[in-house]
Amino acid sequence: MPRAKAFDETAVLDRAADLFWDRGYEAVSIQDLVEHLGLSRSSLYDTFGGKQALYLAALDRYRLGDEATADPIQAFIDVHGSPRAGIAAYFDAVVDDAAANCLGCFVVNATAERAAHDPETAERTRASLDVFQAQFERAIRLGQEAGEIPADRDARALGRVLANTVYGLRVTARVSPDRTVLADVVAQTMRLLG
Amino acid sequence: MPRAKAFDETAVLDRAADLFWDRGYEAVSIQDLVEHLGLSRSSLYDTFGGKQALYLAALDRYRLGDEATADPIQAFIDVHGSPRAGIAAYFDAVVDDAAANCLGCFVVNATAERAAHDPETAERTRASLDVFQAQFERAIRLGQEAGEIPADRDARALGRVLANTVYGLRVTARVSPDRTVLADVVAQTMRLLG
DNA sequence: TTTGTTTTGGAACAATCATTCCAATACGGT
DNA sequence: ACCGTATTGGAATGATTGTTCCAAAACAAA
Repeated sequence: MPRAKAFDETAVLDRAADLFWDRGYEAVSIQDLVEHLGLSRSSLYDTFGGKQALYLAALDRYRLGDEATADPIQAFIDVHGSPRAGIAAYFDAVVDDAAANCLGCFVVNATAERAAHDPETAERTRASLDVFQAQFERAIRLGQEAGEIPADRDARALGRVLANTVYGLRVTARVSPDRTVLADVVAQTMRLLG
Repeated sequence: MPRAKAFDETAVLDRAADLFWDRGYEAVSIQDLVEHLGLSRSSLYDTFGGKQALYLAALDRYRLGDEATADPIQAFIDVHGSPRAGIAAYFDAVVDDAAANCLGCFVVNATAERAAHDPETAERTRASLDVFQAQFERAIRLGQEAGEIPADRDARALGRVLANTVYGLRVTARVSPDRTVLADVVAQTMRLLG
């Protein structure tokens, strides 16, 4: 029987994601990873293959999330018992998060830094953005069915603009984590729901 | 009398901006710069100081623009003779540009990659985003004075949300330069103007 | 304890990094 | 033509890059 691994692979991916999230891809060296991940160079290469593969794995880990709930918007809808209130609460949570730590969003950062030149990153971030927009679209349809959002609105277009707003918030928050600015953006955007 | 420089400093900055814009800061090496800028290592260091200083200078050059018009939104308003139509035309231009070359925006990319860890970059991108938002705000006030936009709307909040939308568009366009997606976002955002 | 497989630490790799330096070159004024 | 200054190309710097490699250590089953 082989010797057991001395580290938790998913925990290492989480710490790698933290590092890449904070500094980006190019600015993180293998040496940085070895020091912050608590495993040796050999183990890193043997387990994950290399820097690029580790980055993609960390990105996937961040994308798919660690909890069972892969749909945070739906989670807020469930809590508040109303699609419209759930969307509003989700936006508030984004503002809170963005104002607290101005790291932005790993996917948004990965898109800005690497999507244009790394097809494998582009493929993943594109998928994430599509899923995100679809989650908003679904929430809006629920709101329309519940009579909280005018039924004649284009649910897909609304989903797109809501997702787009979150991307913008993540960028804005990186330079000015000012709650009033972010709150203004959210308040205006919510007006689109009728 | 000293010998005259054999290159145009602003032209070099433009080419440097192109390179940093396309690949970001870390992914561009001095060797890349020497090859694409057409000047030697010595001249580069003697004229600009170093990589970081050159990056900031290129960022400034991009920020302040080469034309006299530092306010593109105002320029579109002038052309169309209407604030509202000018804003709409500016958004269309952003969509066209984003769909054509998915480079995103240099300032947005710089924000995502470096603002969190380089105060000098953060200072500049923050200033750019503030100016951008103020330009939108001014255009909206003009629209309110012209009776094209309801006067009871919060012009500053509208300016913030419009600027935020553009940042989002720049991110979205990097992974899916799909005109219909971008056009949906713009159409919905324009509804905010009343 | 012995065996077998695997992880592990650390050395070694060539390549590239940003930066410095210097001799040679090229130009403007005389 | 000459000189003085500034630019230029290219070599050299030491540090760091991502990756490979190997002997030694560590664990699970016998």
